[in-house]
Amino acid sequence: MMDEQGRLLQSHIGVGMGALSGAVGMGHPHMGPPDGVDGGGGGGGKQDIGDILQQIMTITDQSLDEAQARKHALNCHRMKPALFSVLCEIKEKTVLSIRGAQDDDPPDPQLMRLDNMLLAEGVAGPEKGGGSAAAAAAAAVAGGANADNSAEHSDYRAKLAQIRQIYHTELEKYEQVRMACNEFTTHVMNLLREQSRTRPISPKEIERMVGIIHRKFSSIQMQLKQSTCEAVMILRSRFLDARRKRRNFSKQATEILNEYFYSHLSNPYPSEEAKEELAKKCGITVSQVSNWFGNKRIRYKKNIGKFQEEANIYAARTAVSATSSVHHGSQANSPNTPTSAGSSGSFSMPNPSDMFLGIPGMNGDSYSSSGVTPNIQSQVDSLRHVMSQSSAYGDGMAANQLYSPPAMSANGGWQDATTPSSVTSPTEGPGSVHSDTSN
DNA sequence: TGTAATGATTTGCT
DNA sequence: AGCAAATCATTACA
Repeated sequence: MMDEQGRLLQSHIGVGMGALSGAVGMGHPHMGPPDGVDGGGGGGGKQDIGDILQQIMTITDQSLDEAQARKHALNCHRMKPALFSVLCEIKEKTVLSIRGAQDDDPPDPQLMRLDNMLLAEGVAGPEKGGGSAAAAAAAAVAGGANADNSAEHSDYRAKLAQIRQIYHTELEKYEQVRMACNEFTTHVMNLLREQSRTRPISPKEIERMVGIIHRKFSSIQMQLKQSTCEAVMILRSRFLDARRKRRNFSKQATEILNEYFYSHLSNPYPSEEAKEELAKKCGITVSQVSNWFGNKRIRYKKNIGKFQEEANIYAARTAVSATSSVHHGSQANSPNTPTSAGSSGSFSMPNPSDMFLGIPGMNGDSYSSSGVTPNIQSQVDSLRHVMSQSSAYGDGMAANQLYSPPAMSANGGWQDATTPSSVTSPTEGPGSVHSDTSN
């Protein structure tokens, strides 16, 4: 160990002394290369260096006064500059190499990412341009939604501006900190230069130290940018989360959707075209239509009893429109087949006893087996048909009591979805095809 | 103000 | 990809 250090030292002495020989005055500028190191004394130089090293090594064992005196003596030693250079080199090659790897990260990709994001979000960069970019992003996100999102836009913009302002004030503060940082760096540099007179501190090391200080300070900037980015992300997620800006559909839109649902109760799965048609009519998106049907199906199935009244209303409505336009009906408002299409389906239910809530005398337990469903269905259909006929002139309440939900299979889903016509109701007349195209 | 209704999202399945 | 089911978050209403 010591031996190795010694060899290293020896090998560097030549370089150092060669480089500094002129300054030290121990050699001539034109002096011959390595062998001139030893000067006239030959082995005397080595002895000299050995003495110096010995003094350095033992300096910590001495008292403070002694050490001060020794330090002064060493400082004035004619070999000092050369030795200083060598020690610096050794330090470079040992200490610095250990942590040299972490030093080279000049562009800092993370900081660049943050900068890019802040620029894209309109927090950093030009005052108004950024805002428009953010607004454009917001508009793109809002999609084809209603015009009333302008209020939310301004809300978003206001909050973004708030973040922007905070960011800029913080950035200003950071600038002040950076000034202080420069001042501090100057102090450190001066101090190190001062110390370099007695310690092996090379300019390179000073430079490195300055770099460390700057990195420490720029980490503050990084934190500022990071927290700003987080704030923007939170704002965005709040703004983008549709659940937070949910608006109930218009009454008309709900009616259109309900009409379709109850007139296709046997198979309430609108095709892509039907969804588009419904979306256009309701002024909502196709996915909103899908959502609506998904919610409706699951909620209807969960609690059919609750939806009976609604089902009756819409079933009656479609029946009325059907009779008024197609049927010869003697009474224009006769709810002739209130659930023509709806009851014809094979809508399955988890609890069969709920199926016949509106049918007096029907006991769900008797029909709980899925195997008899078609049979039940025809019974229900005929029953419903007869009863609806008999109550054709009654009020809405009568219709409510008579409504019969479609049958559901034991597995809890709409069965036979692809062939709704296979389970035809006695008065399928207007049917699903009609509703599909007319509405 | 509590609760039901409702639109949207997430998760898991096929 | 489309759906069912569970869940979330907001709105409407008594």
